Amino acid sequence: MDKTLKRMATMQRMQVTGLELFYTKGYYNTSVDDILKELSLSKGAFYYHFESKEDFFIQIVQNLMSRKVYSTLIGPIEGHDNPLDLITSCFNEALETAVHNEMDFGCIISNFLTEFQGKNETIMKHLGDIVSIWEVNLVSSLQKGKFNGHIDRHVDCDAVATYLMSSYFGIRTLMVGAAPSARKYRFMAQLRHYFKSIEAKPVAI
Amino acid sequence: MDKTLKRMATMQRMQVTGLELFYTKGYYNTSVDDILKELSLSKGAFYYHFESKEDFFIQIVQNLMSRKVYSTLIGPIEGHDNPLDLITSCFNEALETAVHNEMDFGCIISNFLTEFQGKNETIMKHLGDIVSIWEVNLVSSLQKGKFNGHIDRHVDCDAVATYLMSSYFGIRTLMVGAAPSARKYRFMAQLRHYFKSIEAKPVAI
DNA sequence: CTTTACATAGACCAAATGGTCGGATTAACC
DNA sequence: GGTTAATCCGACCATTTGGTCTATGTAAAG
Repeated sequence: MDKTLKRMATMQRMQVTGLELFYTKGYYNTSVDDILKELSLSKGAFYYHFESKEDFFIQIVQNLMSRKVYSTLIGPIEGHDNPLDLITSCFNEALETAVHNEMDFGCIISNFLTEFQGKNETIMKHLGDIVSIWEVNLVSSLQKGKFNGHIDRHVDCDAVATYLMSSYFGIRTLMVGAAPSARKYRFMAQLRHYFKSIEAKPVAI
Repeated sequence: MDKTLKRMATMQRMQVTGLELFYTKGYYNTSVDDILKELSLSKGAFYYHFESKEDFFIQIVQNLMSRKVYSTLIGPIEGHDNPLDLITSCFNEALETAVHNEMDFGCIISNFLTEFQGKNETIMKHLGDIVSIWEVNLVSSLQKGKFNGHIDRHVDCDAVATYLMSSYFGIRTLMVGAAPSARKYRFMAQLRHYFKSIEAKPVAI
C-alpha cells in the first residue's frame, strides 16, 4: 500500500477530530492528549506528523476550514442569477446546519477569530486570510448583481459585504444561546427586508 | 477608617484589572497569578475575597459588565425620540470606543459568549441574562417607536432587535481584524440604510 | 496594652499541559 | 529472510494551573 496514502489518512483523521474538539471546547481548552485519547493514538504519533500544536491547527485551517468555507459560503453565491437571492438561500442553508448544532464553518471562523485575538498573531493571519477571501467574493458577487441590474446602482458593495458578514457572524454568536431556530427565522426575515432596500428600483416608464 | 470601605476598594481594584486581563487575554488564558502580579497582591488576598476564579468572574459580570452595558447600550436608547435615531447614535458611539481599542462592553459580552459556549453553563447563564436585558430593552424601545409613528406598523420589533444585536456583535468581531475605522463607517452607512427600510412611510394625503 | 477580627503573604500541592526521546512495531523492497 | 525506513508507543520532563494552608501583620475596640 502506498506509504503517503496511509500517512495522509492518519493526518486527515487527526485533523478532523482535532477540529471537532477545537470547535466544541476551544483551542486552548483542548489538550493534545484529548485529541489523542479520542483517536486512541499516542503522543509519538502526533509529534511525528506535526511540529507542534500550533502547526497542527494551522494545517487544519488551511486544509479543512478554508475549503469548507469555500464550498458553503463562496461557491453557492457564484453564478449569474440575482446575488441577493443566492446569498439569501446560502445564509439560510448555512444557518440551518447551525440550528442542528452541526459545525457551521462561518461560525467556526468567527469563534476562532475571537479566541485568538491578541493571543496568536500567526494564527490570526491565517484566519484573516479566509475572511478576506469571503469578503472579496461577496463584493464581486454584489458588483456583478449591480451590473446585471439586480442591485440599485447607488449601493456601496463594500459596505453591503461588511454589513452582511457582520450580521452573519453575530447571529451565530446569538444562536448559541436560547431559541436558535426562532432567531434564525427572525434574522432571515430582516435580511430579506434589508435586501429589498438595496435592490434595483423598478424603472419609471 | 471603615472596614467595609477598604474591603470594597480592594475587591473593586481586583475586579477592574481582572476584567481588563480577561478581556485582552481571555478567561482561560489569564491565570489568577497574572492578575495578582499586575496588582502586586498575593494568592492569599485573592482567595480571601473570592471563593474561586469562577466566582470572581461572575462577580465581575454582575458588578462591572452588566452596569456598563446598561449605561452604554441601554440607557442611551431610552426616551421618547425616534428610537432609530437613538440606536444609531448609540451604536456609533459604542463602536467609536472600539475603534480606539478601548473596552467596548458590547464586544466584551460577545467575546465571552463565544469563549464560554459549551464550557461553563453557569457563566453562560449570567452572560445570557445581560443579553436578554439588552434585547428586552431594544424591543420595547422599538415598540414605543412604532406607537409614536416613527416605525412602520408592519415591522416585527423582535426580529429587528435580533437583527440589530447580530450585526452589532458581528461588526465587533470583524473590527478586531483590519481597518476597524473603515469597517465602522461602512457598517453605520448600511445600518442607516436598513433603518430607512423600516421607518414609517409618509402617509399619502 | 491586649485582644480580636480582618487582611495579606507566599510556600506548597496535585493535576494538567506541551513537548521530548529511546525503543517497539510494521510494512515495503531487495 | 533480512534490511531499512516509516509509524507509533508511552514513560518522562519542566512548567503552569487553580487552590490550600499556615504564619504574619495591622488596625480598631475594650
